[in-house]
Amino acid sequence: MLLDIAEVSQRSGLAPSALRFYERKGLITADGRNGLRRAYRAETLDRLALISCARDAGFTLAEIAGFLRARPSDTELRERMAAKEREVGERVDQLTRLRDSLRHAAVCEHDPLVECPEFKQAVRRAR
Amino acid sequence: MLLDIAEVSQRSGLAPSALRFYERKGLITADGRNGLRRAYRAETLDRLALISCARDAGFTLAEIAGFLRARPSDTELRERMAAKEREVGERVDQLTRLRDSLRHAAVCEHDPLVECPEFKQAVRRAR
DNA sequence: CTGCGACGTGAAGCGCGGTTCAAGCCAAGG
DNA sequence: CCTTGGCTTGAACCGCGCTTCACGTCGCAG
Repeated sequence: MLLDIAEVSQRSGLAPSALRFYERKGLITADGRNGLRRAYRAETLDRLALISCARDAGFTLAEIAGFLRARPSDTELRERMAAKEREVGERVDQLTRLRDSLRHAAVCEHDPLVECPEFKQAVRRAR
Repeated sequence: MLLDIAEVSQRSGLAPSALRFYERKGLITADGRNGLRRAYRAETLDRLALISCARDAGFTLAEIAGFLRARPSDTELRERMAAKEREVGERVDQLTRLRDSLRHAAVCEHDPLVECPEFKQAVRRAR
C-alpha cells in the first residue's frame, strides 16, 4: 500500500533529494522502507501538493511546517493564519496592479518604457 | 541637485549596501560623487520604487535589469513582458484561491486542519 | 592636529531551498 | 556470482539577494 520514493517523486514532480530534504525539515515522514528505500502513504501526495502550493505562494518551508502541525485548538496559530490571509490578500492586490502595469508596458511606446507616466503612476499605486 | 546616498537610502528604505549591490548589478547608476560618496538624481528614487515593487512581486534582479533597459523597439523583450503578464495573472488566481483556503482554515474545526475536505479541495483547485 | 563617523573598496559570509557528490548498500537479471 | 542501477547517507556546494567585515579614505568639530 505504500508508494516507493521514485513513484512519489514522479507523481509529485519533486526530486527525491527534495523529498529527503522535506523529511529533514519535518514537512513529511517516510512511512516505511522497501529495503533501504523510503516508502510513503498515498496521502503524502496530497500533502506534497499542499506544500508545493504554499511554497509557490511565497511561504517559507518553516511556516508551512508550522501550519501542517496545526490543530483547531491552536488559537495562536489560527491568528497567524488569519494574518497570513490578510498578507496574501494584499499581495493579490499588489500583483494585480503589477499585472496591469505589465499589460500596459507591453503595448506602450515610451522610450525608455520606464519613463511612461502611466507606468510610473501604476508603480506608485502598487507600493 | 543630486541626493547623497544616505538620503536615498533613507527615502527608499534600502540599505546603502543594497544600493551599491544594485549598482554592481546594473540596476541603477550613481550620477556623481561628493568626494567619494555616491550621489543620485531624484528620479533614482522612482526607479528604486519600481525595483522594490517588482522584486516583491517575485521578479529576479536580473529580470528587472532587463526590463529597465527596455526600449519600445525591443520586440523580444515585449514578448517576455507579455509572457510575464500572463504568469503574474496566473499567480494572482493561485494566490486568490490560497487566500480563500486560509480564510476557511482560520475558522475550520477539522483536526488536523490539513484533513479538512474543503481545504483539500481548495488546494486541488489551486494547483 | 586629532579624533570621529559615515562613506569607499573587495571579499567573505549568511539564510533559504534545494542539488550534487563520494562512498556504500541492496535486489534483480544475466 | 557478479554486474548494474537506483536507492541510502552525510557533507559539500550552488544561486539569489543582500549584509558584514577588514581595511582605507574623506571632511568636519573640537
